[in-house]
Amino acid sequence: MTSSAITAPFTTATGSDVVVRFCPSPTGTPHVGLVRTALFNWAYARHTGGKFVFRIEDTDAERDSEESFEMILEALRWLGLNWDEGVGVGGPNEPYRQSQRTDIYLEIVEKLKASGHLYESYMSGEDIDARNEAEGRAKQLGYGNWERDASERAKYIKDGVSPALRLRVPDVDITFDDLVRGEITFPAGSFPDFVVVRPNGQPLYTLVNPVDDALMGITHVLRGEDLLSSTPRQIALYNAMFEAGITKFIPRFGHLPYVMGEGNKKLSKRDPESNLFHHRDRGFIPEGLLNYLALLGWGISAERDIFSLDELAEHFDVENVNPNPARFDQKKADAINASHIRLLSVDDFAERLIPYLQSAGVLGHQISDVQRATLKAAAPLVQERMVVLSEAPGLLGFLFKTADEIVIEDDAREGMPENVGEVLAAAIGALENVSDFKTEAIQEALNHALIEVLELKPRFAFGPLRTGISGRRISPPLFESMEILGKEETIKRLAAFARTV
RNA sequence: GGCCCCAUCGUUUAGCGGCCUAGGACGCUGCCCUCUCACGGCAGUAGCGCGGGUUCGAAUCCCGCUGGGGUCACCA
Repeated sequence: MTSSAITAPFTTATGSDVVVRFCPSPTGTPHVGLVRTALFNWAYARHTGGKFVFRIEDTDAERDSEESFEMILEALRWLGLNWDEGVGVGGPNEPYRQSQRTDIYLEIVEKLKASGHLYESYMSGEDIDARNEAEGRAKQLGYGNWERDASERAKYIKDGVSPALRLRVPDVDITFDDLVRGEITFPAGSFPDFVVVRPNGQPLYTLVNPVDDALMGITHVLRGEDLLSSTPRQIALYNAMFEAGITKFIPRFGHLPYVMGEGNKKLSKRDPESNLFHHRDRGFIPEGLLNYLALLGWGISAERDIFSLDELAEHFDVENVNPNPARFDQKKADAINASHIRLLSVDDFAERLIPYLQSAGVLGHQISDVQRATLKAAAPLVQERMVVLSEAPGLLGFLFKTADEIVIEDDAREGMPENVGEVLAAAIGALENVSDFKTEAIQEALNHALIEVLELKPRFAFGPLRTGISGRRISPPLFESMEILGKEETIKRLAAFARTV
């Protein structure tokens, strides 16, 4: 029995009855827009006490790749977005990869055929174009639902050609209450009966996505706004499933705004900023990236924008998501990340620097006790100086080198005082007399020798020393750095630098 | 082109009829702090797209316009 209206009810699930899902297609590298969708779904599930399902939509053998699948898993794990049911953790609706669910779809298709919601369609693209032209219909209108009528359909049946399957769409206005945008109505006739199964029997996204959502009991569909216009189609399919006894309700939909790039364009996959791993490589920590991404469309309060994942979960509600598209602003993202870096405990911060120091070759695969001690001593000196962790090798590299490995960078030679040789000699002389080589004593000795005796301005007094021990114009605090290097090494470096000026 | 969505400082966001002389954050500018760079502190800069209504009163509600975006596949 096929009705001519939408009779299926929308879900009224709230609280712990909420079931959301994240269902990416494994194509390419994870995009920040995709991450934000995952984040909001996760946050909504955690906020309501509901369930977060993770499913993979790999029904396009042409474009899907195992490599991309692995990257999505790695991304979610790195970000700490855990799921309750789905790929890797199992659950009552296995399997969670659509490529393994073909039998399930075939069964649903049979039911929908039996209930009269699906019909065979033999018209090819060329047939449709030709018919539109013959009838003077605009080509953009596409399919004209001609084959709903069996006698019409008969005209297009060709020997040896299998039919596609189309959904018979009710000829009524379709209205739903979008969680972020409010009531939206698509007038009857906005779209034609659409194909849900290819002639070769392969079910398409148009079928498989709502079918899985229905079978898995998804109550709230939070997804990108690019899918907004396909929502009435899905509601039509839900209605068919309802009438065929496959499901009990239609989920609620919430369409999340785009993440934009430069200009007025969606952040393109080609844009490096769109690539999650690009940000990780630059030294974003998950806390920072997630916080920033949440800010694209949502805010925790009027006066605050730094918050943790737990706080996000506590306060997040889809209904407060702003419907307008937001531009990805790298500077703001950096600032948020920097704030989170400062929030880390020193030990945690130090640990997180290691991979960046290793990939830059500052540290090897094996880390010695001495290196670990140096890192521990140096971490607090730079924690407030970093925006992204990839700055670590540049900032800390000199602490893990020997005097002869120090390269004096060009810009570090600039701004030296006339008497740089004298300054270095005085500094060396002063340091040699420091018996307890600690920050305070070092500072005292150098202050006396350079500021008081030589009457130098601080920047002329300490600039050369900074360049000498680090080779750079910018470094962690000088005296602390000297303490970490030790007396002998410090003097060796200053002497070596003195020979080059 | 049809249909749909969107519209507050440069960016992001607060605002859900009077609390708005429109708030915060990032950015930018200046100052303070200072051994570099940062952190931090202080101050400043800058916005309701336009036009009609409704109302005693509109950034907030309604309509239109303009502008932007999306979508119209046997991709997802």
